[in-house]
Amino acid sequence: MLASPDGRADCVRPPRPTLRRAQRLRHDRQFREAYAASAPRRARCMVMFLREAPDSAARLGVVASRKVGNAVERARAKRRLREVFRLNRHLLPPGFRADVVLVARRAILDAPWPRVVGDFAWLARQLPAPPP
RNA sequence: GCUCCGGGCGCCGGUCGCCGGCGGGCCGCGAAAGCGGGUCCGCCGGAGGAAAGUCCGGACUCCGCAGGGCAGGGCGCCCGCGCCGGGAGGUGCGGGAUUCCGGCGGCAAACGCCGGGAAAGGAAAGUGCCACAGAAACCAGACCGCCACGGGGCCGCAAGGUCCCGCGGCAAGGGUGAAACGGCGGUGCAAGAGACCACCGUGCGGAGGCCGAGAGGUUCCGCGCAAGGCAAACCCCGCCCGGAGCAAGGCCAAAUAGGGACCCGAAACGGAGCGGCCCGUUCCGUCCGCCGCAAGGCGGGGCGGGUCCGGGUUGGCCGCUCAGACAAAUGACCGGGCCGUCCCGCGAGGGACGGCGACAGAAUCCGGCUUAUUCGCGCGGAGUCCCG
RNA sequence: GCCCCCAUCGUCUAGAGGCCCAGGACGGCAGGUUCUCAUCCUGUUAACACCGGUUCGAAUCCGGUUGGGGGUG
Repeated sequence: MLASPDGRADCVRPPRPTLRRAQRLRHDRQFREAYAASAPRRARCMVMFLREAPDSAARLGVVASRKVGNAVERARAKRRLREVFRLNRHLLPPGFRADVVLVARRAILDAPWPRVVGDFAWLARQLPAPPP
């Protein structure tokens, strides 16, 4: 496919890296199911939990407890987790359907951005491919 | 110039992404009207002075609302203006009154001037506390001390001096203390004392005098010098306040329940009004007495105290906002501008790095208080140093 | 979010305006007892979260910070 005459790049890009409300986990019950259903997968900046259920759709939930910092720092941690998931969702195994919960750790506040992306990629590589 | 304090102002444009609203296209559901936090496009809006702490107050909502009282909480000088509020009231600023502290003048008290502070009604309504020290700590009191008288010893020819004891007078001086019963000077006296006098201080009463808008100030007269402090001790006086809180609360759907057991006590062992508590009282039922053939009426009583167990509590919408979420929205990059540091250059200037800064993110809303904190510019005030 | 509560040696606590440079228990350290250890005895180590105010005097009363804890759909 050729690029459009006006040169706009989004015409050739596959699905745009958006992350709207419907693509996120929003209920306390969903988070509790994720904690109960999977072992934590730890990286330096974050901890990952998975939730496989009939309604799973590779959605994201983010968590930052009070141990991370004050309200400004918690908001920043959750913002970075959402951003790393939004821009790097293609690193997940193809056909991946489970919902993902990312828990922030305090190190995410001072880590350089490439380090956060590296953590997420490292976690994504260890995920098993979904059964066919 | 430096430091501190209090107000004020502060980046621009673009790309991608996020939240909300409005409009439109496609898609889904529906017979349709229409609905949709499905998706795409356009336009508009999108954190603070503290959004914080939750220390006060209000709006709003539900519970409650014959009446009275108790308990509990808040506030406490005056005037003007501003803000919040229906009001009561709260609060900021300015001015003033009172009082306290510091400095200067003054021998000192008082007083005057300058500066700063006050959670600022009442300590002659009552209760309580005031350790240690000190004789005595709140209405009395006498350790050292001062003085008179009586007796005795010693010295002396004597006048008298001195020491001890006794009985009295006094509270000036010493000493203690955070605080000791008006200050200072004089008269007076055996010694002393507001005992008396002058000047002052202070309290009460009066003239309800004079000045002031008022708090209050001030003059004169009379009486007085007791009546120390603590009310951020109980308390008294005056004014105000019912309780809980948007997770309030309302609607829809789903689920569960339509509660139970024991003890004391009793003529009777019911239910509701009723809020933290009490008095009192109302209605229905019940018990007792009287009237009545009866229906019913009148009067009265009582409905008390304590211990324990069980069931349900998950979603959506509204409340909700010109920010308006409900696992909670502001970031990344590019260009320009500004600031700081460094490097190159004689210079105009050029380049590199860092930053646009701190504290920190709305969660029902509004006002006040408190706390955290700053790169630059500008305003006002205070302090300090240098030069002229 | 809203509404409450608490803070004393390393730990658990006493204290209610002066008797408290804060007492007790467990612990730590030193010494004694014992052949050694334990027990026991003696001594010692150590605290009022912080900043102001009221008061002659504050762990205590009153404000304000800080740090913990709880309730509530």
